[in-house]
Amino acid sequence: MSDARPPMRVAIIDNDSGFVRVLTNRMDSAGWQHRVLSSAVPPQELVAMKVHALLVDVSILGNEGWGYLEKVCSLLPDLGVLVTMNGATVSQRVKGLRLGADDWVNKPCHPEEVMARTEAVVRRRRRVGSGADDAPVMVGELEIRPDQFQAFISGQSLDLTRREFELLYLLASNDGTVLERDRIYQSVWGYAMAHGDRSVDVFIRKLRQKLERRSPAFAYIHTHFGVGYRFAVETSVPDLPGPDKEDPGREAERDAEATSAPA
Amino acid sequence: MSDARPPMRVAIIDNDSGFVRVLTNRMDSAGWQHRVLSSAVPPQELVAMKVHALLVDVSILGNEGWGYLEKVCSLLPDLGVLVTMNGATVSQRVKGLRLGADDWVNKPCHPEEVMARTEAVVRRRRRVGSGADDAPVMVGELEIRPDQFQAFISGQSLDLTRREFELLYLLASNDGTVLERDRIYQSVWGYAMAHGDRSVDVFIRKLRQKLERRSPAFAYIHTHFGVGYRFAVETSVPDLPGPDKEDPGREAERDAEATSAPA
DNA sequence: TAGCCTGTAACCACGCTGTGAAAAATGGCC
DNA sequence: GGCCATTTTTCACAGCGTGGTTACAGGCTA
Repeated sequence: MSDARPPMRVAIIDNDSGFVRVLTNRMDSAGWQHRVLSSAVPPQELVAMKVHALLVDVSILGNEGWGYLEKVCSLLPDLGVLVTMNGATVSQRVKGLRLGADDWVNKPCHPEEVMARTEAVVRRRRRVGSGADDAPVMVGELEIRPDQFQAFISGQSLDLTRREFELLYLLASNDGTVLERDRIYQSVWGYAMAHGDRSVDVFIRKLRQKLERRSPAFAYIHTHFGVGYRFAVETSVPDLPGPDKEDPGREAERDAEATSAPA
Repeated sequence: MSDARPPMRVAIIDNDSGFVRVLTNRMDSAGWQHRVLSSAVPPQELVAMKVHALLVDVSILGNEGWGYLEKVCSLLPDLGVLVTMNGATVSQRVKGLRLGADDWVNKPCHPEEVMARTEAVVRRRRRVGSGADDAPVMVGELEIRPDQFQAFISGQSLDLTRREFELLYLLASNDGTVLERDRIYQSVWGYAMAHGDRSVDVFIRKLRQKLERRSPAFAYIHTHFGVGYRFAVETSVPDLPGPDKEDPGREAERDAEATSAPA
C-alpha cells in the first residue's frame, strides 16, 4: 500500500507482431514488465511467471481458444484476464466475459487504452485482495515477519518451510475468521484446488505440531467441520465447567455403547 | 454462505430514455434489480441503495462528470463503476479508467454486453473480497458472526454445527417474523423440503437446547402451531410459585401478543 | 375425543478430518 | 549429470462429527 509498488507484470499471448511491438514499446516506457508468448501455455506456468494479468488473443488459438480461456479463468481466479480479438461480435464478447474474462478489447485498439484497462482490472485486485502487503503479524506470543520468511513464538523461530509459512501467514492475517479450504488453497498455492485434494489438511497438521511444540498451552488453529479452519489464540481445552447434562447415567450409557468399533 | 445468492443490484445514472428502457427490460428478465437516476446522487446514497455496481453516463453530468466519477471511485472502492458515453475518444476513455472506473462502454452498445461487463466487474470484486458478504447480527445477548461461523451469548461461543448455525442465522436475521418450515428448509438446505421431513423440527430442538444451556432466562425460538417458527428474545415463563398449572390461555396470548420489536 | 402437529430421544450411515507413511518433486552440492 | 537432503504431494485408514431418519410421547386444534 505504500508508494513502492512492484512494476506491473503481464503475459501476452498474441502473434500479431505489429500490435505486440507497439504495445510492448509503450509498456517499456511505462516501466511494465512483459512476456510475449506465441501460443497457449499451461496455467501453472503463468503462476510461475507471477504476472498480474494475461492479455490473450483467443482467435490465434483456434477452436481451443474458448476452452483455454475458461480453463485459465477457473484455475487462476486471481489473474486478470483481458481478451483481444479482431472484429469480435457482441455475442462473442459476451461469451468471453461470461467464461470469466475481466475485459474484452476489440482490435484495432489503442495501446494506451489496453494498458489503462489492464490497470483497472489489476487495481481492483490489489485494492481489496490479500495481496503482497508485507505487514508483520503479531498475535499473542506469535510473531510473523514476512520480510524474513520466519515466524516466532516468544522469540524462538518455528523453523517453517515455505508452504507452512505462507499458510500460517494467511491464517494469522485473518485472525478470527473462518477460511474455507478452497480459499486457503487458492491463496497459498496460487491456483484452484482440485477436488479431493488433502494438502491443506496435511499442512494444517504440520503447523499444529510445530506450534504445539513451542507453546502447548494454546490452541491456534481451529477446525470448523465441513467449512474450513479458523485462526485464534485460545487457551487449549480448559475443560468447560459442567456440560449441564441432565442425567449423568445416560451419558455413561451412551459412552459405553459407542465403543462399537469392529476391528 | 449457502446457495442462495442475492440478485444483482445496479444503479443507473443516465437520461437516454431509449437506452435505459431497453437495458432495464433485459435486466428485469434476468432478475436484476435496478434503480434509475437522472442525475448524480451523493455517494452515501449509493451505499444506502446497497448496489453492486454503478452504470453512469458521465456526459449528462456536464463538466462535473469527471469530478463526480473520481469522487465516487475514491470514496467507494468496493463499488463496481462502469461508464457509458456516446462516442468517447480514446483519451477520454483512458482518462475515465485512470480515474478509477472499472470499465468503459461506448454507446451505442448492446445491453447484453453491458450486463456481461457488469457481471465481470462485480465477479472480480466478490472473488477477491475477503468474504465479508454477510453482516453480523446482534439481538439482546446473542451475537452471530457469519465470518466466524460462530454464535455467542454473553461472549461465550454456542459451538454450533454448520446447519445449526445457518438455521439460527436465518431465524435471527428475521427477528420477530414467523417463518414457515418450507421457507426455512428452502433457505438453509438449499432445496425444497420433502413431504413429511422433520429435519427442521429436530434442528430447532438442538438449537433450543444449546441456547437454553447458555441463557436459561430467555426463550429465543417460539413455535407457531401449524405454521412455523418465530425468533424473538423473550423472558421465559418465570414459573411463579402460585399456580399449580400454567394457564394455557395465558400462554397462547403471550405467543400472539408479546412480539417484541417487530423489525 | 379424535386426529394431526410438534417435542424429544435414540439410532445409523455417510462424509469429513486426523494421522502416519510412502512416493514424488525440489533444490543444493560435488 | 548424478547423488543426497529436504520439501511437497499423494495415499490409505481409522475415528468421529454431523445430519437425517425413525419411533414414540405429548400437546394443540377442531
